[in-house]
Amino acid sequence: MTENTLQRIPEACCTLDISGAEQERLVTMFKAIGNPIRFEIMKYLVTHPGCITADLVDYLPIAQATVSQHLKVLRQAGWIEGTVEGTATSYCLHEGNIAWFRRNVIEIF
Amino acid sequence: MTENTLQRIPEACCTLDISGAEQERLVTMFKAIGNPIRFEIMKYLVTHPGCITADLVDYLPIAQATVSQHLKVLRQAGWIEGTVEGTATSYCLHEGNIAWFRRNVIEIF
DNA sequence: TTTATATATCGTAAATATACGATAAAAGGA
DNA sequence: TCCTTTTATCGTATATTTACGATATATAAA
Repeated sequence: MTENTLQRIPEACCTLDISGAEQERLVTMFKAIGNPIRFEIMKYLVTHPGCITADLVDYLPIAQATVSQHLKVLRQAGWIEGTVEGTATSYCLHEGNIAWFRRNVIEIF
Repeated sequence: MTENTLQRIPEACCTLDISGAEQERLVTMFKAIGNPIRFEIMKYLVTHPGCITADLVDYLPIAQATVSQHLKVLRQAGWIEGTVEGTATSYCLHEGNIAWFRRNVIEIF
């Protein structure tokens, strides 16, 4: 049997070769960043690493409680890390998880 | 002024250097794929290019109307294309938009 | 100790997403 | 023409998300 006798399935433009817990984790990260406010928070953290919640409250057009809620979603999805410093909480991008995200997205797309 | 006199800002693990309509488009794509059912639809389309809605209805554990709704979200986000063929509609990944997504994600992450 | 500051969480209202059955629409076959 | 098939859309119920003000908590400052 030569190669030509095999059914030709056109190669896809991506593999999406992922499953189980890794797929769940990736979908959770997609969902978390798939919100305009949260994407803006991520952008702000790139240019203002270590900023505190109050900085984001000043920057964003929404209430403090809502900012805190969005930060929680990003934290639980693994995008960011919060460090309590006195009465404030300092936020940074979670480099390890972002690297994991990048590796996986590049691999499956 | 030497380099050492400059304020050292630690380089971020990603740039997220995107804005305006492109940012909106990317966030919409993130949101659409950030759903377990829709991610499964995308995976199915990789291995079953050109399949029809009925195939997905058989494959997924949800009603036909719901599948159709998810397909609409993926279509409107640009992930997939539908082609009417007789009474059926054949679906494929939207290669151009997926390539755009890949380019942008690689660029900003 | 009392007061001020920063933030997370609670309770809740409004908006959006997700699901379903029923039905409309469009094409093919009898 | 009438029936079947396939799919999109409608109407609607339920769940989730997003937003807010109020409040609890924890630390720092007075």
